[in-house]
Amino acid sequence: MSEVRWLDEREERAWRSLQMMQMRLNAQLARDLAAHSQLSYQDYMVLVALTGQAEGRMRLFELGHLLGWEKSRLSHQVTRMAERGLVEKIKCPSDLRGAVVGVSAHGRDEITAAAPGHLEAVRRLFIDLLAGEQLDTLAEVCERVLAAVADEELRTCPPCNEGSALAQ
Amino acid sequence: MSEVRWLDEREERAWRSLQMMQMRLNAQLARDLAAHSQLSYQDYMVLVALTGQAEGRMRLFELGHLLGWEKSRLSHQVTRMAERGLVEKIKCPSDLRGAVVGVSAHGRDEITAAAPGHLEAVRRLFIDLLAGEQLDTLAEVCERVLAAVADEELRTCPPCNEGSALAQ
DNA sequence: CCAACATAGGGGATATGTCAACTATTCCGG
DNA sequence: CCGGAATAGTTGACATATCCCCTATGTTGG
Repeated sequence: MSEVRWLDEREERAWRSLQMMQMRLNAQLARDLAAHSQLSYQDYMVLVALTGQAEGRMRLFELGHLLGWEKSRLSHQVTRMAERGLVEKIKCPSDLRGAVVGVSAHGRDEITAAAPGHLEAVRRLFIDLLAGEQLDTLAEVCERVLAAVADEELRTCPPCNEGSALAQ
Repeated sequence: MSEVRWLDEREERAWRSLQMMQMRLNAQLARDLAAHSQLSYQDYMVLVALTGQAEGRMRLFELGHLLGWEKSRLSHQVTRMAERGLVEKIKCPSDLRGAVVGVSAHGRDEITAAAPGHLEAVRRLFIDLLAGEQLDTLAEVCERVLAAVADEELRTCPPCNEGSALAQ
């Protein structure tokens, strides 16, 4: 096997600062949201997705794809949010396996109240600190990586290709 | 108050793709690590930090700063790792409040076995996909954001400035 | 029509993260 | 030398994430 290629200084700096930023930025945004609303960051993301839909509702699996969450996580999250009255969940009439989630009036109130503050925080801590070109480079980088991850997810996981003819 | 400045298309793209990438990349790296070793991603990070130290050990609070973790999280994590024999924890002789964590022989074995595979994954899914300039831009962006977050953490949290003369 | 298979979602067990006290020391000004 | 503030770390309760398996439906080739 070939030798291990450790990260050089440049690579290390990028990788380490990215990981640090992820953690700190998310933590700070979550704290900010918690301090100014009754919503967790995850609640917020769900509500943003739902209110962006035509009728304020969508199929569970669509929401999962949109957020990039695994179904189980979403199921637990939506159950908790339904218990708190932020969303409503009903059986889907056209596909009896499925469910539809929709924002409730209470959910709309919460997200409406929380959004401006959260958006300000995102600008203050992220967007407004960066030049347009930096935003573009960042997006390109993320999309490139995302594509590679999606690719690997496919090759690794779903049909769980047992050693047969699929590889190569 | 001024109007809410929603994100434009460019800003939205950068912000959304960053969040997506964070989640997917970390999840994939964690799965990869879990599949090829007995270590969680968090175990891995702790062990990397420790093995990078002179004696393979350091004060808990230093480790916390290095990783950017809150003390409570670190305390729980180290306790769990100590139970599994990956690290050892002893009272600090020079400061009786404190503790020192060190890698155990078993911990060294695990990290030594896991590191090459994890590093390959990091290269495959991230580093090797990007040009040198992109790495640099990314690092600049992250450090800029990190500085802003650190600043806000200070202003918001620790001395918990009650309404007095500190503001403004 | 039916036997496989795929898809949507639920749910429990467990691992992990967060928050808010709480203890034990150390540090520091007077 | 003392008392209050800061620091290091622990702990329990609770929120959340993940794994893995279960059920109920759809879908499809023969």
